[in-house]
Amino acid sequence: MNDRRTVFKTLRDLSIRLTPQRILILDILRKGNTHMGVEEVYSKARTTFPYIDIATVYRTLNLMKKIDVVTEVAIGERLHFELTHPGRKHNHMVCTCCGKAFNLPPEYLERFGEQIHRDFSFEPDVRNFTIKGKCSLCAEKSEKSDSTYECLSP
Amino acid sequence: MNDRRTVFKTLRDLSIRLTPQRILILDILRKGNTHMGVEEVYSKARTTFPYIDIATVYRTLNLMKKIDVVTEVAIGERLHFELTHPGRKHNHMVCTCCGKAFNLPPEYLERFGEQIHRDFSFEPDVRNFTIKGKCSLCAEKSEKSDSTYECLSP
DNA sequence: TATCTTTTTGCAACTAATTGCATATACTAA
DNA sequence: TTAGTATATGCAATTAGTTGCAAAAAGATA
Repeated sequence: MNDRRTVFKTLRDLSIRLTPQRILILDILRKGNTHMGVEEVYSKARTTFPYIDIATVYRTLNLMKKIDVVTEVAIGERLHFELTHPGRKHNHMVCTCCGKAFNLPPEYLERFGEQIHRDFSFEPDVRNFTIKGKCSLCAEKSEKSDSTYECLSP
Repeated sequence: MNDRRTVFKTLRDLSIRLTPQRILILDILRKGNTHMGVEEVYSKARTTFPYIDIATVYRTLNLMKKIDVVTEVAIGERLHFELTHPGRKHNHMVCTCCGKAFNLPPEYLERFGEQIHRDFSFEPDVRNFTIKGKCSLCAEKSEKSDSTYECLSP
């Protein structure tokens, strides 16, 4: 689980201080219930904490990412974050055309990572891996020259 | 091959203009013979073309990446590029501790990409994928608490 | 509770990379 | 070879994200 209590304990165990800013940011992600853009987190945070700085938001999110409390998702060159749910870990596939993100079960990258480790003794960190590509709908549209096809990166 | 002539033909076929700046940047990458940082390309370019702008360097490299003439390698948050050699394609594994880049035979990510495509109809673009992680030397050092162990991202 | 130490914050300055725009130039066709 | 047009360049401004630093605050200890 990733409820408040568990996360607080994780932070305390690592001597990471529980500041109101950090608690707020984590609560926002928890409520959001899916990946959120940094700007979105920032503006939501300011409604309850007007003097919070964007630097604090970035620092908090990067810190939480390092200790695996949040997961980063790169959507169209902009960073997004979501709470890491230990039992429901997954990676993301992001369509470079429509920008949509799809969940990828963790086994795919785990297996890949194990191969790399076995063959090269290189230890990949696949936790925050985001796979870029084209989703099935956009691929289909572009093949059929569907008039509703529009690509963010043409 | 990726000699001047072949690349020029590729560009002409795509109606991409052969400007002295573009030719120079590609020649620098060809001479470099491995991945180079943008700043390195820029400063080398300026010795023969003093008025070239860094924006032109970025624009050229991104354009060449899009048409697969160069490959991007993300080394420690800074972008590096190298000429794509059609017969010797590979991905990169970059150590987040020592910053070194290692070549990865293309089969690994190709296989991974095929699985994704088969199971989700998502078409990943793995050409410019860079795998972050810890190389065997750094992993060994950190386990043994070797005094020469230093990590760029501790 | 009061005091102390260490971490964190807000602010401002900075960095790598991108973009808008007017001018310059590569290519096309006559 | 020249004129015409679409594209590319240089410059300046902008953006997303990071960092240094003094002041503020969290947590430990007495």
